[in-house]
Amino acid sequence: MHLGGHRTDGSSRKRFPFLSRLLRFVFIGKLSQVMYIRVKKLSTRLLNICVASLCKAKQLGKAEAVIVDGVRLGILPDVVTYNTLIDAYCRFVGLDAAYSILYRMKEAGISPDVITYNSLMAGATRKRLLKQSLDLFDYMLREGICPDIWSFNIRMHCLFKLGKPDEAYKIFHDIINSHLSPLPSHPPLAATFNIMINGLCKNGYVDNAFGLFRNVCHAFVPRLMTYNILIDGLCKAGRLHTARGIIKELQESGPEPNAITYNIMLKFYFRSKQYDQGLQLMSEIRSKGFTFDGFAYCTVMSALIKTGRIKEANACAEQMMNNGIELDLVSYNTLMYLYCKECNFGAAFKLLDEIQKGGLECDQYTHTILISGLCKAGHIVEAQQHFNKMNSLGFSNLAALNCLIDGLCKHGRIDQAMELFEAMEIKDSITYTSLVHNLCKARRFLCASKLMLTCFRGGMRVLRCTQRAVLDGLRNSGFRNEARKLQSKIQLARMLN
DNA sequence: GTAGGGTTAG
Repeated sequence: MHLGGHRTDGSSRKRFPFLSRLLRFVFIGKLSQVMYIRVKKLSTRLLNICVASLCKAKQLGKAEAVIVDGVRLGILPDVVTYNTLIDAYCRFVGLDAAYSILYRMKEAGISPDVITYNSLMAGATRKRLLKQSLDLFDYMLREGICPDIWSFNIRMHCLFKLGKPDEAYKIFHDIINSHLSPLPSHPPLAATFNIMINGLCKNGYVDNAFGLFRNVCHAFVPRLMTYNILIDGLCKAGRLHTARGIIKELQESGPEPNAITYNIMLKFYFRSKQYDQGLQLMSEIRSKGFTFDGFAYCTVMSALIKTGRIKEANACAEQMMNNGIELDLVSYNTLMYLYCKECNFGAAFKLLDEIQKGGLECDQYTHTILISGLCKAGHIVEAQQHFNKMNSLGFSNLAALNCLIDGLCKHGRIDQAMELFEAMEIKDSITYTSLVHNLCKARRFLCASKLMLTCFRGGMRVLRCTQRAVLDGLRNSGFRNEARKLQSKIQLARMLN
């Protein structure tokens, strides 16, 4: 049974006899033939279905052309037409483009509604323009438009992304309390729970997320998305055992998994070093008729690279490219990672050009992966050169600096690394761990000890094995007293942290 | 309109 909402399949086809023919032409891209069957016959409703299908296929230019033709034939777009277009521009182009549609919409005398603003807020949240998203909410209120449950859902999501779980929780509380019968099986309310569970996971409250999942389970059968969110959250928090349990529950009595579930599960297997199960799942996915998408290829490739299975990773990369997967920046960055790991810097630098030729802009990941690769291979000068280039492009990145620090240390330039360290404004526990460890290797234990204490004072930690390296080093090289002092300071820092 | 992929220390 289907109550409310709209669908573009059979039910519409019965009401509009030539719709299926129309849509077929739209989908195969023969727009001239669409024109041929006379758009004149279209009502605004049909125009909207047409615009929606083109938008879904990312054919925004064609969607606009259809609207223009519609106007010429006397079919005027309405608020739904513009909302569809605004949503698509938010997804595939950018927020500024969406705002220009909003402007044209107002010029055409059509007032935006709550759905218009929800699309803009969701678009801003997706593109991490979080303040803008919150401002849009306030602006909507000032315009006298009443927010609906989706507006609150999006606001919650935005607050979680901003790292404000307390404020997000307040909204969640309000939404739940505003419903007389808080059964989360109602679609937008199910989304509220999903956003809450996801937000809790992403903000480090996996236990609370798990608790909420268990508590609301009795009120509704968890949908696939809920499972996906929770499994992913548990995996990322290192709670592999609990994740395993949920996967089992899903396999035994849950909904049929989709490509996203499989990708999360693949990541789970590779993360928990169950490579054989991972590879087995890969063939299972294929046998079920799923084809690998860019997400799956990147997950598998990076797992293979990390575990040193370069040959298999290469085969995977080739398959991805042969299968016509449209490469986005993440795929390119994964390829960059592969070329760097196999020390094929010719291909790596060539890839930089390719990315730009493909109309994409390298980001901080691209540059950092290259710098890391150059450092590990001992090409410190080239790494520094690329670091300077990256800086001049406006990417300042702690991860890249950490790579340089480590690279300098490992290739006998520990004093240069210390100089760089002194000049750094921001340092994290990786910076300290790397330096302290390398100082130990160079048997400069007193210096390492001093640095480690600075790290503790800054509220950061270094790995246990690094702590032990410093303590053992001090003891074994005759600094027993210093070792004792350091030990008590470490204990104090542990208590304070 | 809410879920999945890419970088750094050991």
